[in-house]
Amino acid sequence: MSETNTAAEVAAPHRYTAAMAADIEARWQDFWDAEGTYEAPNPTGDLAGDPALAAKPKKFIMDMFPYPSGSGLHVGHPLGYIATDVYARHQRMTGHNVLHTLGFDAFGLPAEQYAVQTGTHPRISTEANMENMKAQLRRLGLGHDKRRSFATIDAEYYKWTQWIFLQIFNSWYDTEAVRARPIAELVAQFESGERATPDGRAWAALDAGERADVLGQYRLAYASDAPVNWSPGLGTVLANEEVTADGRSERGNFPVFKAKLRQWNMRITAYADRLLDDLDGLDWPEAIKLQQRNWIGRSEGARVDFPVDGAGGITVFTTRQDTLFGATYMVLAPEHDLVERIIPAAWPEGTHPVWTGGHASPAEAVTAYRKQAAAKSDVERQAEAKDKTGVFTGAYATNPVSGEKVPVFIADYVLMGYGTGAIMAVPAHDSRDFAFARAFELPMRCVVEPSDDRGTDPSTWEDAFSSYEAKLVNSANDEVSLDGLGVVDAKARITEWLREHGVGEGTVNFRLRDWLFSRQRYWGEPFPIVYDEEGIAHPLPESMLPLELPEVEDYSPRTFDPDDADTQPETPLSRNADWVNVTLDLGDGPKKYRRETNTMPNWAGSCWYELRYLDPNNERRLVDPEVEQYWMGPRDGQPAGGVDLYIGGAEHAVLHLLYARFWSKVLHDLGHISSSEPFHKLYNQGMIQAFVYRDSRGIAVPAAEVEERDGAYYHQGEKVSRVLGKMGKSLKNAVTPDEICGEYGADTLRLYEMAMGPLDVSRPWDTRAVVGQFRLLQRLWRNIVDEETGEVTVVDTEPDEDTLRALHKAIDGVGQDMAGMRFNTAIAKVTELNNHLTKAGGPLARSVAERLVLLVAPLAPHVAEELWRRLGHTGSVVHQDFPVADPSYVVDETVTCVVQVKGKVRARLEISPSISDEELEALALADENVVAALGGAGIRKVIVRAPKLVNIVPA
RNA sequence: GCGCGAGUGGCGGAACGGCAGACGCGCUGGCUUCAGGUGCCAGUGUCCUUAGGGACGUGGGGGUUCAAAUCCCCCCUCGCGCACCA
Repeated sequence: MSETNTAAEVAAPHRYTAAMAADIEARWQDFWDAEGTYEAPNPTGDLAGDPALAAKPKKFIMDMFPYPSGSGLHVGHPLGYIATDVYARHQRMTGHNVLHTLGFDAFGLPAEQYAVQTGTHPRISTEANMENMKAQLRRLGLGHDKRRSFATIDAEYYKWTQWIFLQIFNSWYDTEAVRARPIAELVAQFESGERATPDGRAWAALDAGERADVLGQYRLAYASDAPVNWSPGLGTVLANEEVTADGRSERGNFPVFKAKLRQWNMRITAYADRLLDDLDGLDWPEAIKLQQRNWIGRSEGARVDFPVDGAGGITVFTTRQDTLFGATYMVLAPEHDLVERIIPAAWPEGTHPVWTGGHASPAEAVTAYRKQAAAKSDVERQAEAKDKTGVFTGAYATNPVSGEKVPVFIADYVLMGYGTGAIMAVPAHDSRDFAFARAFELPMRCVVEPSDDRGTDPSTWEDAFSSYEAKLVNSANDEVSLDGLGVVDAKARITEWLREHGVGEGTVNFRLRDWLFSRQRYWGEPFPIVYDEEGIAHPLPESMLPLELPEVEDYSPRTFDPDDADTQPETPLSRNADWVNVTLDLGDGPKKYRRETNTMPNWAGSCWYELRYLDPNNERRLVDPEVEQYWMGPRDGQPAGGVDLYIGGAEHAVLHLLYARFWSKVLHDLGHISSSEPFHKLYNQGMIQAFVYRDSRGIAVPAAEVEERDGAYYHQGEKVSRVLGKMGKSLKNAVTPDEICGEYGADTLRLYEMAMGPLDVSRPWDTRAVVGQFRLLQRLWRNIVDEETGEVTVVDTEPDEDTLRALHKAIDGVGQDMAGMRFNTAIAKVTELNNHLTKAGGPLARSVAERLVLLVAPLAPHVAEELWRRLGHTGSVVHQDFPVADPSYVVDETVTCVVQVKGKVRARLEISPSISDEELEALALADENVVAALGGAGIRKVIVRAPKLVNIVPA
């Protein structure tokens, strides 16, 4: 401690100082650990406890668990943890059994990269980082049930991650029952003949490899050779969700290419409808729900078959089947399988020279275009989105409604991964088709009469007309006419016609693709899969779990030139022949197998951790059903069950939150859990921002060394610029919780972070302002403890009326604010009360002091415990009842009524809150200021809102 | 481009359609102290003032209403998300 503080302590030896806060906080943190204060009892099992507590209504309050990074925490990190802690404490004090804990999400790329850089094994560095973070977090006084904490890298934990993988691998989606079922039930259907095999042969006639292939079409976790996102610079494949809009890896910002590689996938698309529909029952921010809806991307439309001579047909997906009569050409994605089969040997007679791209034959043109398209990165594709490119295939298809022959093109504006990879082009009513048609001089036909004044000749238009607010025209054949119908009716009519003629049907298409689930990494969960000598994948039996990650010398990923798309991933585990090649007895005697050497993505561990918090030591099950039912089961208002409150950043909107929902649904379908959603209520906290100061070269300078003079900022005499940015080491503006705890104590830090503003809004950190909350605690302390003697100053008398009203109003407001997570206004109300008590002077009545302490307890638990103890109580304040307001004191005895004349305040009346409208009106009209303001004018109208307001409207 | 969300003192922010600026920082003045970058008290939206008050004021413009920061329309600015998804 500094000399100045020592002096202050001499002046007032029992003042609430940083030193005293440090002492109080350390003592109570030790007390809580020793007493297990925050341990929440389960209804059964090894964590069962106090039956009185377990009988209370439950609350499961969770944070998105942290990734243990090497640079430790800055003050922005614990914002959400403090918020859940305050909320959890308030819930405990209002009669709930609260489950609140925190684990670590510790597999993943950053740890591996850090390990490679420093030459430390990722387990060593990750565990050191976790210890460091735990120490930082412990100082904040977070009320976590430490028995329930774990890290995803613990073998006892990832044993169950692997177990879940096996559950998913060993199940299929029954679209009729609308749920996942064990794969054995599918095999039984094949065996009995209830379900036909793809080629119609009897199940018994298929060999092992064929059976594995068939089942692979159904399994919810399956390996496939589909095109995947390959990032050579990162050395691994990635899920769609991990690739940015401009075609780069979210982590590392490396280019990403499409490559056909055999990889593991999760059939999340089977759950598209349920993932979409069940959002309605969740208490989530609308913005996040919207992001998930967009990501899932459900589109209602139709599948339409366009026959092609000698090659069957092209099936397209469209949402505008009503414009089918306006389809004047078709486009296939360049890599579409059908292309080879439809191209003729030579260009048809009279082919427009623009269509051929100058090539001598369709085959040549297609080959050249494909090559050009494949060489383009997604970035280039984006940039050139407006300039449509493509080439004619030489083939024609037949429009099934008009019988017209339409040319078939390939163009990269049609994506293989969406719909059927083929479109019907309606240039008059789709702006992309319009642009392409313009470039290739293709015909356009108006089939929806524009509702604006552009006329019906598309050749004179500037863009397509795609509005729904219009009627169909030029859309009739011998059997059906859409003319005069609105878009919606036309869709229904033509869909019906297509279905009757067997050339199409109404269908739903999703943007969501299956989840690419394997990574070429060391630092992740190994797959519990082995391959036999024929290459058939076999799941390991549960008895062989966990399949532990082997200790290896070389755990570095194999990376490549980031721009070299012609590379192949290499898994670090594959270098370890001893581990890869094993002899196992999987039930039919010892045989040689080869292990899967990919690892799971780091999302795997966070997909189900909420469940393991419930029953972390269970060796026999993922979670005991009774325990899961108690904490997460469906109940009133929460039809799918789930965690009661989940706080974290909005950046996980479609990654973690979608994956976790998916796993929940699978586990629910298979009967392992009663909840079908993991998180009932989601809340996104804002970011704590910080000012970034840059010198004239644009280099960030240490924010702590910047001085402000006359609104300008200087670093070592040089003027620097200031902008609001993120907080972090690289921007030299990080403030650590340890610094603030050292300067003021954890309670002050907690109060400051909660007082900064609404929890869901981002706002700048201001170290200077922290002192305001320290002063609050100092005054609170001084109102109860004599700074000179250290004696408690409260007296056992009845508080006066005025104080009671201030107290009960605060109790009422603070309680409501806490329940609504409006911690900033809760603190303002506590401050107001405390200021009132300070001004009133004299010793506090004991009943007031005690309730004041209870009000503060969720926010500043250490000082509250200390004062509670000093007030003569023996136990902890944690499980005390939160004060309840007496309604008779919440309403003032007299209130100030505002009297307005024409909306402007002209008088104030002190009146009883129970005054009648008539009485108040008479009083207001008699007021001399009001009479003066009216100036003799008559009265047109009087609005009375007793007891708060009267507004007089003069004639 | 499309879709969300937000603009209130010097700053962070309060405000069921009903007294704009709660609470805090900062600032100003005073007290205490040998002293103080963490004590205490008071003041602090802007402008005018005859010192009673008055006028103006929530990004800009219009509207609804007795009454608008709040509701509606248009515009501006910023932030976020999606982006050739047929």
